[in-house]
Amino acid sequence: MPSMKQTIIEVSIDLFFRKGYFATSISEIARGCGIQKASIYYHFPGKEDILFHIMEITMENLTTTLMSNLQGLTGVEERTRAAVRGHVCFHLEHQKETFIASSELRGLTEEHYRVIVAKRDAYERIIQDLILEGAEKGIFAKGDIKILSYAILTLCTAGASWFKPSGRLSSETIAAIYEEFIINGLKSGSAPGALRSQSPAA
Amino acid sequence: MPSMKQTIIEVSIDLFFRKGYFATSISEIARGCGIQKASIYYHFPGKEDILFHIMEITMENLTTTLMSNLQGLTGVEERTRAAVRGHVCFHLEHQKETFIASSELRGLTEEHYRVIVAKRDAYERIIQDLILEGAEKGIFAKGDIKILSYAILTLCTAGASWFKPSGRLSSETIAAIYEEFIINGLKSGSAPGALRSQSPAA
DNA sequence: GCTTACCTAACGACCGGTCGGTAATTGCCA
DNA sequence: TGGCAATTACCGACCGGTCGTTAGGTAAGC
Repeated sequence: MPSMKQTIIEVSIDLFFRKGYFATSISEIARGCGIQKASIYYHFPGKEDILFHIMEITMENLTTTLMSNLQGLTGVEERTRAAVRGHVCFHLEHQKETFIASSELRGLTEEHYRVIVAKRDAYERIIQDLILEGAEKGIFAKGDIKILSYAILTLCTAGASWFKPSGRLSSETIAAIYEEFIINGLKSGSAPGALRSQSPAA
Repeated sequence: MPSMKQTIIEVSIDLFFRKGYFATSISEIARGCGIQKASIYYHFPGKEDILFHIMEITMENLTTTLMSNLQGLTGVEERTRAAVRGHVCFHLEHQKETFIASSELRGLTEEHYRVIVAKRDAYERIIQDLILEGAEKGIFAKGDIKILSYAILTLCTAGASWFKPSGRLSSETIAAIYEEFIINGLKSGSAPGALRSQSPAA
């Protein structure tokens, strides 16, 4: 029932996640699919296209999910909480793909790289706008938006590198912990160093 | 004046950081050093030993730095702040090495992998103990120590993947932002989901 | 008979690593 | 102080193997 093309993608996701893109060979992917490596080239033009395809659909799913999570919500805090929770959940539930998407950018050609980075930037901007809006409305403490948004995004993303689906905590539980941690960090005077004078911080 | 062995290490750090371990060839390293690739094998038994050496000295430097940052400090919050600040600064100031150390573990042999992971775990335990102590003494809100410590560590570590030394913010400034963000996140009731009942968090 | 989905076989390029050799420096002994 | 072996730090050439990719063929199904 699952097409061979889909099988190749799934096997590739598993191998890229476990061994890394460069350390995975076409032969291995083919072996995992139960076909010869030449047959891979019937479904994909080349190895890099498999990687690109995985990253592209992952980024699209991620953005779509965020959009639908925010739909209908109005309050800034409410929206930020939903964004964080959804972000964490997506990364934990699509652990392998998101890990690949964030760690194998160097495997892409220049053109493909630009496509993926553009999608990533568009996604990040949504989060940054939320933080900015919250800061302007006085709900969050004013801080360095770029730094804080990077912090939040990488924080959530990093979960994908240690999360074990079979572990003691569900992705929802972890998402709730992160949500609280991040909202608290945002609310209470987050960045004195960025606001005060040039006085040395250390 | 700099020995060829040291040059090999520095060139390797730069290449591993920019291209990744598997995507970097011995020939490239040699070219960067201005010697033939056979000469690399006079200084190192093999490619993987270069990677291991980089990781080992990096982890040792990291732990030593943390120890000396904590020396003389007594209060839990004071110690945690120093740990976070030092952690961030080290990762930003040794951006390339720490990025390699955290992203190229798959390039190691099993024995070498165990050595590095043991060093990493020992380091993480110091941070975890600080959070635990703070939670027990009521300075930090009680939460899931493992999750929170992972969050803090990966948060700081991730800085190494986007930090630009030539950027608008110094590593000390960023460290101060992170310090405040993390301490605030830790202080105010960090993890309701982990403490309440089994009720679904989402 | 054309398309789909695979196969076997082979390609050149490059990989990490080894070989024997060599010029320059050093240590040691008379 | 002179002579010389040993060591250091490199080189060019080459190894077997694997890489991603391609060419050409084939059996099944619409």
